[in-house]
Amino acid sequence: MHLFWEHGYEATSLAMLREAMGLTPPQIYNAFTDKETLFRRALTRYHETEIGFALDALSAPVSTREAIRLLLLGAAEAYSRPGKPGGCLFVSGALAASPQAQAIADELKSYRKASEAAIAERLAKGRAVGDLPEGFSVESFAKYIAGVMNGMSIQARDGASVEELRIMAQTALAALPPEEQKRGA
Amino acid sequence: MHLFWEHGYEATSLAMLREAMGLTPPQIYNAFTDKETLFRRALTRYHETEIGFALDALSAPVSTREAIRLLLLGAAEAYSRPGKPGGCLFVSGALAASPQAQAIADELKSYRKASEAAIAERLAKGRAVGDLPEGFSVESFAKYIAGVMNGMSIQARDGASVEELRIMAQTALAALPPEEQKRGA
DNA sequence: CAGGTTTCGTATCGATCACTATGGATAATT
DNA sequence: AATTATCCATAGTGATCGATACGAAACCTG
Repeated sequence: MHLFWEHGYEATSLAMLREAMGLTPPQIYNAFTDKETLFRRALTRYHETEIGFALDALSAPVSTREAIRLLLLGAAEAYSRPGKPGGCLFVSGALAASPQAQAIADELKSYRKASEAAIAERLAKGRAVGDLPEGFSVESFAKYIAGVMNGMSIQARDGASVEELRIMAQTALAALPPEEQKRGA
Repeated sequence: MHLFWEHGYEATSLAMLREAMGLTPPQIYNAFTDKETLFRRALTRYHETEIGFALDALSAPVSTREAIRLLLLGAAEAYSRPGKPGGCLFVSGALAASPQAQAIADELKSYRKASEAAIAERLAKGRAVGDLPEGFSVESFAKYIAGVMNGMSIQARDGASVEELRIMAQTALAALPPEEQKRGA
């Protein structure tokens, strides 16, 4: 997973994987069928072990603004963990790919789209309970937040520290409309 | 340039380049020495022909806020030009790379760092003339703006339209502190 | 302890990578 | 017009890619 995270799908050779896992080629193929399946397993593992912060933030019983804040700060931390490759595997894994690896690139794109959709869902919920103003576009803002997270991923890859990413998250948060008073309260 | 832009440095094979340029391998090597040099030429050409908007925006005789607005809107347009690959070559070219191509990845990283530095320079100029409040951190905000542009590049690659990117740009701009009255005026 | 089976690592597969040597066609010179 | 020189595409170089055939070693059974 770390190799794919660091070098991307195509640039990670079986020789590197073999050495890292201490397995012989037949053992790898016996366990994972082929390189593509192994990568998908790595994606699943990454999803389960590295980015729980996202689901946590979006499902936390807090205001919409606070949920987005938790999401961005969680990303700042997750994208700059010591001993781990910088950024997000879903971004670094195959942003550009050869025609042969188009399926992999599309899969990663669908992960990113799913993240954006999850953000949009949380924003829609927020608008439903009056956390957000009337004219607020859920889709547009979700695209902004998802885009900022993608940008943080690249900044992390370029060496940004967790503090720098947190500041970027806080800055991005300033674009959110101010918390509204609930009319009923 | 388009091939590198679309598929990245390593995933673009000489066979693809040969077909696209209508040249034989020796002609390519006679003209460009090797693949790495050809890629660097493509980077230079990209810089000259595709992202003039950035220098234009940062050197325009307008307020700092307006300059950043022009920068982000220019990116929205440049990252989604019809008939061109989505996003920015400096991001897509080699976000992740094999150990052999580390030099290329580093070169692209330095391009991104240079962009961020250019933004920081413009912000510093803005603060010097009183466009920005006292406590404003030039470096942090430059990292935010550069990060947002990188994020726009990925959103563009994921199929975002120019309108969607413009909205993202406008949203990002809301994080900028409001234009200050010049004390002397 | 012998025989049969299964497991597993080495050595290699064909394909493709970036890259180049060489033979043939063309052009220039005597 | 004959000969030499120059160019240039084809064909192939070693290396590495993902993936596997095969022989040796180990193990369980009788």
